[in-house]
Amino acid sequence: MKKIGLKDVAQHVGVSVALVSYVLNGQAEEKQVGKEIAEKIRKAAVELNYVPNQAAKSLKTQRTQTIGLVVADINYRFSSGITRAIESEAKRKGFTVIFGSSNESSAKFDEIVNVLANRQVDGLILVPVQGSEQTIHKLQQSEVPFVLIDRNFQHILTSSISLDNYKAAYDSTSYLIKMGHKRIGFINYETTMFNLTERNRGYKDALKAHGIKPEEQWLQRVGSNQKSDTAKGIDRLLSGENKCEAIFFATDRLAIFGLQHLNELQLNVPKDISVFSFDAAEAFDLFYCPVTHASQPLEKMGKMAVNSLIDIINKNKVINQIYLETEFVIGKSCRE
Amino acid sequence: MKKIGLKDVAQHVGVSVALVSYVLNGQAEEKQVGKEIAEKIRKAAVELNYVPNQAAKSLKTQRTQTIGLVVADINYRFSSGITRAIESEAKRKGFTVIFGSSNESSAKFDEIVNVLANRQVDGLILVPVQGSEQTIHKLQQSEVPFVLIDRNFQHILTSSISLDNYKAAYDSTSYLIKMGHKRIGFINYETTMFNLTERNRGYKDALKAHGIKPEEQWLQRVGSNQKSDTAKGIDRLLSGENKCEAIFFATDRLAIFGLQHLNELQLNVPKDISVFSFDAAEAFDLFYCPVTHASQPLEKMGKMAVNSLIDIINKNKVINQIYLETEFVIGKSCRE
DNA sequence: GTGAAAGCGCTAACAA
DNA sequence: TTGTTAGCGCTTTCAC
Repeated sequence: MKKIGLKDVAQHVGVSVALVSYVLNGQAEEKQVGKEIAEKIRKAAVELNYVPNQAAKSLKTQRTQTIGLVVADINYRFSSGITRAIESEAKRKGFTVIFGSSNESSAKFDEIVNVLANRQVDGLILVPVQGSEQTIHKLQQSEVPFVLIDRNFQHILTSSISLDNYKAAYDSTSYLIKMGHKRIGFINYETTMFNLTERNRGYKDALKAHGIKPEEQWLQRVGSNQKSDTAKGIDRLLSGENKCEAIFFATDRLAIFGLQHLNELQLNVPKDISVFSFDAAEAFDLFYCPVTHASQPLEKMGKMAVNSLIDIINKNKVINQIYLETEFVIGKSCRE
Repeated sequence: MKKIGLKDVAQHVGVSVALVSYVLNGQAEEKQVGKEIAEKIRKAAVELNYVPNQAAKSLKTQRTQTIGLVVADINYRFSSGITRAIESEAKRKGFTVIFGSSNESSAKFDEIVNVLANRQVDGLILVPVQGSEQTIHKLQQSEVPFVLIDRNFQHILTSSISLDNYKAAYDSTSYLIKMGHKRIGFINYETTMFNLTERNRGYKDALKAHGIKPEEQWLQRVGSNQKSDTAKGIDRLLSGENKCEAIFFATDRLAIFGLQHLNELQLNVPKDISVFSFDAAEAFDLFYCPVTHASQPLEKMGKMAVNSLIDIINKNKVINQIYLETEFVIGKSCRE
């Protein structure tokens, strides 16, 4: 069964390829193609099972109908979730996604962005990493459309979709306070990334707003040695006379390390200690106690990122910064 | 900065496009291009930052350098793992991967395969689902290269990469027996898929080989209501006088449901019951006890699938059925 | 309303 | 050894 081309359809109907092209690209009206002819063409196309050759189309239009996606680490649940969401929305809009993972390295990030741009993607969706400002700047100079997702930079004006991290952390902390806790520890990464520092700010402000003085040692920072740093952080939170009675983890990965350590310490959640996580990991499924957490609207983020990007690709030049809210999933990990 | 094409490089060096094409496609020797010229061309290409236009290339060569991947359900850890492995190997070989998920539905599977084939992928890597024999047959008639992965059909001869499921189950069961267990329950899906039925066979044969008569009620089958069926299955295994002292889960998903239920029953692993899982899920991380399990060589499978497929694409017509072995990861979930 | 035809950037057969 | 050139299948301008 030979491959059907535009020409074959044209021949079949007895018209020129131009007409077929117009009709099949939804320009029938615009080009004032005869109604009947148009109908015939559409019918013939399905009958013959015509499938446009994307390569030829791309060659002519200079658009590849692909978008490049760079995530920070494919092992994050955020990454796989957002990838899925982006992929499905992209497909709906007739785009294919090709992607790469920077593993939180700015050098790798720069490399991948270049590779994808060279692959002549029509646009990029990026989760920038710490230290990637240069790459973003370069991108702004070039003509490649892109949007940032999950993270953005305070001092670079680009289209982006992210969370209102301040509010999410503020509300989460307030929830713990409402549950009767006063000494609330917060475990976050040691970082300058805006999205994470905003969580610190939200946490502290919530304490203050409720008349609690945030002790410096309540905020523990985790470096590159994630597992052991988290464990150490917890140990510190649980020592001394000002012992915390609740722990708020700034990410789901930190929560995993933390819960593992609590298991090791044989501490029961929520009996011995309350736990709140920013975002959930699949691994929570097997923890004996459902973990109360803030939940990121991945579907929505992915969808908005794709549509935002397509807008830019189509030259609707607006810088669009969107901040979404998290939802709360109440489990049983916070004692009342 | 305008886009550099073959022509630009040719002009820059002062030769024809043909030479540039030859050299940049590694045919310098073959076409006996002058050494010096070749060198000049290569140098100019990097200098000018030449990037070939994939669309034009595809249009001419009728190859898209993409492979289509269809997994059974993107939520399986197997799926994400194998996708990653395939993606990275494909990239190494200059291929892009586009993929879809059948959600274990043969109708969806058929649809996706068609969509991908129409996207003119050069070949397909498929995790077939129950009832997809027709689609596979159609594929065999067509000229589209493909390999099956993880699962295959006994009565259809195609290239495939899968596990030696019989041996893996046999060895796993033998391990439990060696740990001193006699009454070993097995929880598997209710299915006719070869890869899973082979696990039943391996389980039973191992018991027999060690002089244990496999009781019919030791093998519990889980239907579409996975969570509750698993729970019921476990309840049955743990009731009566012939109560099982160990449970072997045929997949990691079943193990998750099972461990959740054991949590609900407040049974301690391994004190009250030993547990062995076929493959591990990320969620195991937060179970209080490291789960002993058989581990699938995802990296290897993905890599082999890609290379096997590329072989077929390049017309090295051999049917290649590869069966890999699992490895064992010893945790603490089996009492000695 | 419709058709003819010029390329998009590349490969490869053929000519020189 | 190197250059010329005919398309690959499609979009789109321009002519009718």
